[in-house]
Amino acid sequence: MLWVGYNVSAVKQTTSEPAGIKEIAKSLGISIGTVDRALHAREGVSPRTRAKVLKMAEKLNYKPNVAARSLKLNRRVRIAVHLPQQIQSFFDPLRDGVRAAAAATLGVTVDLDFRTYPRLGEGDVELMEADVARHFDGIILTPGNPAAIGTSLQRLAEHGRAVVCVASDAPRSSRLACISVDAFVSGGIAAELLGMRLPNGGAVVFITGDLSTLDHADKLRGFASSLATEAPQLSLLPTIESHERPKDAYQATLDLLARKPRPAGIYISTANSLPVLQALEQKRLLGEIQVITTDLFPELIPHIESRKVLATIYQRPFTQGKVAFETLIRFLVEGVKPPPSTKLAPHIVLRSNLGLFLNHLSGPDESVGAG
Amino acid sequence: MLWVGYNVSAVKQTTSEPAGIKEIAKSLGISIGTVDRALHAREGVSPRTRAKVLKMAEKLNYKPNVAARSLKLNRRVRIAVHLPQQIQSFFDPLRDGVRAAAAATLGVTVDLDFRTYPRLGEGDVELMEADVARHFDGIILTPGNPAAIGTSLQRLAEHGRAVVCVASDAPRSSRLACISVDAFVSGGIAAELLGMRLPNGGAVVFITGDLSTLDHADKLRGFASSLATEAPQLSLLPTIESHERPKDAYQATLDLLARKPRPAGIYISTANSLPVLQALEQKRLLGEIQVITTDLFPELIPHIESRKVLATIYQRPFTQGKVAFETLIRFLVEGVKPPPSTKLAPHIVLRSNLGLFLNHLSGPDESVGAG
DNA sequence: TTGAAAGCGGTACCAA
DNA sequence: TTGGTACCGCTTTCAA
Repeated sequence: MLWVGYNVSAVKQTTSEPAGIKEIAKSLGISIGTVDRALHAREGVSPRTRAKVLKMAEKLNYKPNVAARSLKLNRRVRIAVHLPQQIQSFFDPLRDGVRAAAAATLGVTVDLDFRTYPRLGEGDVELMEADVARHFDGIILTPGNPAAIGTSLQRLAEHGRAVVCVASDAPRSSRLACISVDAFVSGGIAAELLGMRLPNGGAVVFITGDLSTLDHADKLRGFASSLATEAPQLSLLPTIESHERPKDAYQATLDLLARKPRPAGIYISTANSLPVLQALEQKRLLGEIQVITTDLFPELIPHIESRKVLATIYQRPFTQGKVAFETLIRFLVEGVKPPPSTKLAPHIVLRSNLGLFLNHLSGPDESVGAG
Repeated sequence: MLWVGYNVSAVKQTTSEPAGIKEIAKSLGISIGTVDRALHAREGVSPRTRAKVLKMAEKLNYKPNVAARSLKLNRRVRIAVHLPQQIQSFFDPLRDGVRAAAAATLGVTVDLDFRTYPRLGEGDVELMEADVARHFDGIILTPGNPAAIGTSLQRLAEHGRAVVCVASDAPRSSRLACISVDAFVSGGIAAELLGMRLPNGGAVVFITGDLSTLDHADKLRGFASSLATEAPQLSLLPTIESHERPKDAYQATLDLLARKPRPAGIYISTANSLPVLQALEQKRLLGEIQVITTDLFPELIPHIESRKVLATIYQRPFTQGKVAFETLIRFLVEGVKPPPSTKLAPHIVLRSNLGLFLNHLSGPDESVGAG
């Protein structure tokens, strides 16, 4: 802390000029070749020399120059991105986030290889198996069914590939890291908002894709848990699984509305909310029943604007893609080990802040994505 | 779009083996120096040669090697960061965001120079004036009083420095960009939440620092505007200005509570919310009256956990710092002109998602900051 | 207007 | 076990 003048202070951030391999060599009176060998624990260096070099590197604040390294090694970092064709409103901006982060990368040539399979849990394993032989250093993917994909992930790891999961996790697999929205919290938010809006009680229902997907199960846990504490006046009806099929979701909703008690609130935990809204509209219950949806896409906008949908929980796909890429590239280039799991905070989109998220739907935009 | 197999598709990002400057030179029988000059439109190349080179570059799919470029240029960017000592709960994480983004920067050596002055509008101009002579390429700062700081900004611009405003704007100044939370929307969110919680109507009050600060005025506009449309059952009492003085805020709240009608809801639009909460507590009205606060700091946590505070509108200082840095470095290194104003979406912090934001208070954490 | 060549900071190979 | 050096692709200076 360096004080300048009377009440004006300054803090200098940089510890010191980051040194290079050359400075280390000179200050020890040895050659840069030896320094290189010592730093990388290659064979042919005496332990004493190695120790000296490491200490000096520390002292001089040595920082390898990634540009020089990747130039010499002519290293192009190849990153594969395996994502489903389906749910474009979510995965397209996620891809944009990856692209944007890659474009902002200096000093390393990045090759992105986007690969697509039909839908979560359908074709993903096949694609991975087919691609094990391809040349890439790391991969970003969304595991559909963790159980089914586990062996493939294992194989990738054995082949030395760094795996970053995005949007959903494959726990206890050999993945390097996972970037996702906190699903438990997402469910909790939905419950809290419904509780706020339904002070006089009633029944609520949880509609999801498939409870075998970790993300969906976590949302249910968060929803139920938060209902119990934040909104004890609300009771939870049996969960509906649509298996991400619009027709199933539509029919299941009609069935639901025919039964008693009719729910006072609905939380749809996947992007597959339109069929549910259609069923509600058909039964003239849209606006009557409080609805919380997930994610944001053009068809949802008028429903939020007209207050037929109370809120949507936005999972920030662009940011997820961006962070996933940044995490992976840092590991590949600098060897920085990321935290095993990075949980983003979902955005609660209401009518009043809806506008902030709309420009994002058409193209990549840092303003919402990064924040 | 290249289709592989039956229902497994692939998109390859790279078209073919990208050529370098050397290949272009050889295939045209000229020197690499000329090729470089042509590609970058530098002076001293005949238009004919330039055209030839550009065509060949296109044909051979020329892609510059970013590693070689950044190695040769060995860029060193100096960035000054001028922020107040005050309101540490906000500006410390903002600094952390800048640091984190700088640490993640590849291929460029970044020198950060953190400079501190006592408080917004007090010592900021002096510090800038004192630092005009220092050597730096760009600066990140929070303009306190835009009017007072205008001339200094002008001078900085004339000296060729890129200025990025963060947290608050200095409109019509020569700043390059501004990163801030959308204040109008923040106010709108507060109104919408209060409307959700107070369906039976009542009066609400807006407590702020100083309406001459653009940010505060915008929040009021957003609050009033959203009340009218989202919560017409609520009426708006006269605004209270605390001028960021805790004692004033405390006394003004006591006065408010003594008057009729007593407000059913309060929105505090600055971080200076504790005195208000204390006054409420003293009058045994905490929990009775719905309160929305701004920002997040340790003392606020128990109030949210105990539901005495309905929600807080978190302005994401870490992310603001991160985005400000990313914006500035992109401009300095790649010459990319940013949008003049980037509005981040504030986070709505409720009881159910509070936990996600807490780790952030102690130290830098990408998980919330980047998302 | 153009060519030739020196280096940026590492890595890797060959000689000592 | 070490030192010396060529080279990765590009930018830039100096000479032609």
